[in-house]
Amino acid sequence: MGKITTRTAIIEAADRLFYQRGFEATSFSDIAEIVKISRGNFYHHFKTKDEILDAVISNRLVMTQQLLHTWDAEGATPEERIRRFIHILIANWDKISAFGCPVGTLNTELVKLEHAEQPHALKLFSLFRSWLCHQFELLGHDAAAVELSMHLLARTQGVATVASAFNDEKFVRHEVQLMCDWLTSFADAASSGEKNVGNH
Amino acid sequence: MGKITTRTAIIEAADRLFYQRGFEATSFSDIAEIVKISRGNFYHHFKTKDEILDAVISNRLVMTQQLLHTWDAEGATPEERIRRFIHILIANWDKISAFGCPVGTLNTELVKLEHAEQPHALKLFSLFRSWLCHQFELLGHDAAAVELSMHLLARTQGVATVASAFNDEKFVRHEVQLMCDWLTSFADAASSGEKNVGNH
DNA sequence: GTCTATAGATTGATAGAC
DNA sequence: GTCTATCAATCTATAGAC
Repeated sequence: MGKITTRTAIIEAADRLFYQRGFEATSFSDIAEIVKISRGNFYHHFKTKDEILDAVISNRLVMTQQLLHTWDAEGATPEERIRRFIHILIANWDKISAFGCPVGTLNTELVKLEHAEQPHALKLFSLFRSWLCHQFELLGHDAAAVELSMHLLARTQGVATVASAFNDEKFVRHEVQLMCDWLTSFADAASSGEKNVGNH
Repeated sequence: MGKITTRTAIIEAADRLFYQRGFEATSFSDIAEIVKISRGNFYHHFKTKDEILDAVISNRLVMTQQLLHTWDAEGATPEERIRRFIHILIANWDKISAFGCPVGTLNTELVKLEHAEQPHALKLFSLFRSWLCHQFELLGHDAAAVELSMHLLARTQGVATVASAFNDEKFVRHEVQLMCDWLTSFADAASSGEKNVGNH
């Protein structure tokens, strides 16, 4: 696991380029230049470009699951864990400002292209959603957990898109604060038995 | 104005395809097929593909301004006008579900490509932001008007991204309801002199 | 103003030597 | 497993006839 082979090197280079330039805008030449192999050598490891995309997504799914496990291990409370999620916007701001959210932008591109791999890429979103959903359930919001996780997913996506377009870090910090405040009012409501499913 | 020339036909076809497939993924052949001209004929009207993009963005800016004027004319109150903005998500759901938000997805793509036209495309966002800002000022929220318009911009962007990825119309309707409720609580607070700049 | 023909580069993909 | 050589298609862009 994690062994450095040509195959994994291709996947990692493709992962980076698909994120930074987009899937369509990335060519075999671009990847070959990074991995230092010839273009012809690709086809020993992958039959088509789509197969590389498939491997990249699968790899991202594994990495994402590892990330979520880390958050599970390090976050003491569900509130703290969700806060961790919200704070990716700040922690990864350098990348997000330049290339947007890796999950959101990939899905958007594949939806537009009606690409067969879009359902696969959607699983990245679903992973976060399921994890968030579980955290909200732990906060005692069983009924609204799905809506709440979708809501938070959308909030973070929107902030990434708008902040990246305007290149506005101050806005990100402000919105992260708003989401954390919202979360706190939420966790408090949970511990006091109050209901707060509506607006935020 | 609005005269049907080859030039305007190219712009309209390019506009549609840049939205539906993305800028990079659209070729001259694709546009030529719609406009029914030869590929060589493009260069009588535009020197480069980037010039077509520039013309498309300029055209979108004009159309957007017209849309905002319509909302100004038809909406009796700032609250009603903002509601109009929020409801594009439902009104244009067919397109948004298939291709995302035309403003957000174009900006995201051009940011990734570090394209020289990105600042031009950003003006589309700025148009909506300025207009929203003005509406919030009319609601008596002078100090927070910029933050509020950016916040609403991000909310709608996030909903478009996530709903398009999941192809979930129900989620859109739910989030539109939440945003409208938030707006109402806002307008009420304004008329009763209360402050509500924080969380939503 | 529109066309055909074509340049020159690049694309994804293949074949076969080593 | 990696290479070179190459294919056919496509790309943006140009030149020049009509």
